[in-house]
Amino acid sequence: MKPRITLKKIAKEFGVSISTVSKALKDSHEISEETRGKIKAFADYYNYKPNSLALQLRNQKTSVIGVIIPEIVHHFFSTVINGIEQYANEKGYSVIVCLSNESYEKEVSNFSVLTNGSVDGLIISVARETQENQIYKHFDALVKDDFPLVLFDRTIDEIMCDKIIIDDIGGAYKATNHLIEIGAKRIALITTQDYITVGSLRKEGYLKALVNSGIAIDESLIYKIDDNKDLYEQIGKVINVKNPPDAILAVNEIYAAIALKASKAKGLIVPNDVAIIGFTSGLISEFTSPRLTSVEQHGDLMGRQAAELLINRIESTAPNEFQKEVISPNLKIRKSTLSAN
Amino acid sequence: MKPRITLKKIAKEFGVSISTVSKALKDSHEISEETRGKIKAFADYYNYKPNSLALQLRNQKTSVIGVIIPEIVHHFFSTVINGIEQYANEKGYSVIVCLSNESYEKEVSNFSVLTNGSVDGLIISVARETQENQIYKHFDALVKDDFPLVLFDRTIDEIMCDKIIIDDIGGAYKATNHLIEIGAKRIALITTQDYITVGSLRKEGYLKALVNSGIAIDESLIYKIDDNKDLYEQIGKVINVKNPPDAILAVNEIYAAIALKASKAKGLIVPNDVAIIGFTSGLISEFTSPRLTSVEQHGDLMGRQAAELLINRIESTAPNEFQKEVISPNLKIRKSTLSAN
DNA sequence: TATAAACACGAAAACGTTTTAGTAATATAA
DNA sequence: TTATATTACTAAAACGTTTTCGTGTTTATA
Repeated sequence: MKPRITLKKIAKEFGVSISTVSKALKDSHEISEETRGKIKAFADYYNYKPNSLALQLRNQKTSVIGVIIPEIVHHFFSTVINGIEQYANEKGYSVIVCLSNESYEKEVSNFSVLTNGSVDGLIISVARETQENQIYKHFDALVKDDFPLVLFDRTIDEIMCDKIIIDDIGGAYKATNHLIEIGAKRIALITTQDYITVGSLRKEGYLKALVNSGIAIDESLIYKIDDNKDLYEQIGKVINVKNPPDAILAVNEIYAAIALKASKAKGLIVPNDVAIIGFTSGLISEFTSPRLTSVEQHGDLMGRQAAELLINRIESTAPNEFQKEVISPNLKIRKSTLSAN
Repeated sequence: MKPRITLKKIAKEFGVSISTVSKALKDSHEISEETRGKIKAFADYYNYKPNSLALQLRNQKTSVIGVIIPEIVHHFFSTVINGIEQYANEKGYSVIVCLSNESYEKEVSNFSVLTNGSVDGLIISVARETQENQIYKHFDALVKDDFPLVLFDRTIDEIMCDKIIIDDIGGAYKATNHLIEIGAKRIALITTQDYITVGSLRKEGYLKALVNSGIAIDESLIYKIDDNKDLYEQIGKVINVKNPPDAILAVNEIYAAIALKASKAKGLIVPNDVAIIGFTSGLISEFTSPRLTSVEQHGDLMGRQAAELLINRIESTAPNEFQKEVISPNLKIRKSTLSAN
């Protein structure tokens, strides 16, 4: 790559000082019309642009925000990134994305890459492994120094910072209620292992709705899936029993779609024999048949608000209270819970 | 945010020079064991990390690569990002992602944000609007200065730089041949407007396969979809005619899934009455019923190779020839093209 | 005892920019 | 004519780091 043109080189070209060039390019009245004109023409011709590293160093501000997410090939997370990027851009920030791949180690290494002054703040959804092992010490230094930090979706109570979450309890409650309303009696829950906070929160909403409607809780209808094992096999067990459930609430889109497949494979009619709802209203839910009723998580909105929280934190000088925002999911009712009549 | 600790502050603390601190932290033998020890302990306690902006400025290297893509909530692009990120990370680079949202203007503004010294190179898939209007002047300055640049998927012939594309002709050819082999006679093509290069290339492969098999080309079976209008309506017209096709090749997953829905809505059995293949083997194709046979584009691989090309370009001093790599897609055969027998 | 080597550290430049404070030279006002 | 503005610039610091080249002191060698 050809070396970029700098103020110094322009200055040398015209035998003036660097400050003269800097001022000329900023149309300062301190510089004569003549000098200004030739400097600007020259700079323009050579496509001069101020080196942003130098500016960032001088201004002690990068206008970049870092995002660490577990994975990107995932509808929810990509919508969140989308929302972050949109808002950040409006405010003049760029976004640097790092993936933890659900690994604690990778998350820690992302931390060290991003907290060396290259970003003004961080938006994070913590890795599964981090949640599982509950080791949060990599956050300590950041929190101690009041580093601008926003946790979203998969948050950690112990860490004092701005947070934004989805009302998972409410979403699951709404979904379960909907199933109860359309007449379901035996509602299965397909959820994650307990250490995934969103999984356990959704379970909580599910239980709450059952209790509320006076339906007895049947632990045998609650299935905890291990993402490292075969999903089809595990979820198949929900359906392939003597007395399958008449409704299923799955904590994500994939589980729901697989449950749907399994039901159809067994000859059950969805929604008549078994109604199904999944969390996350992504592309899958739109294209299964029947389409899946789902809990819309508004990832875009979440991203926007996360970015807003972060940028406010970055740009405010007064030490505000930490905020915890909650996004209410809503139920997108599609064919998988609409009885045929 | 609390100000970060710097060499200067440490130096002042111990009444030594900045260089002494720098050397001590690097375990230089020039510094006495005693001084080294206390400096390191102090730095450690205050969690000193070298400011990366300062390093980047000094080393004239950012170890960041910029990526500009049309959208991120899109399976193919998110797999590409994934691939880029994986490889970049292995090589010690970070990734900054910008979205053009298919807009020329946004693409140009992304250019100006990223080419001010904040990244060592750029990986780009051009916006639809840019392709449509064929205005490429924002690339000129980069190309002139030999700025490390890799174009992927949606590339531009006129621009001299490294490129990586999918063999779209070959993929469509393979897919069409597969349809012919399973007995299709009237194969419809659901494609994009002509200015989308990948769309027209896939059409080329489709035509080539027909010609090769001695099947007459029927222009009335070629549908060019406008993404700004209602997709269901436009694609519905493929199926809802007196004499619907007995096979469909769609240039993306969404078109294919919608065609599948339309076929089923009309009471046609897939694949018996109409076989369907889509490009992009994402989540949708896996969860429709029947599952969609699709042309796998290997986005991860593409991302990895794009990153590899770019990093080679960045790190090589000798001016190498520009490379054009081609990834061969393969056909993932699923139920939508398997006859019932 | 004179000289060389080893030790422990510091000064300063370089990366590229902005900005404050200053300085000549010229022009204006008293 | 003298004091004061105005004009058109420059010097230098600051952001934080690394690294080369000194330099003074101590220790070892001849």
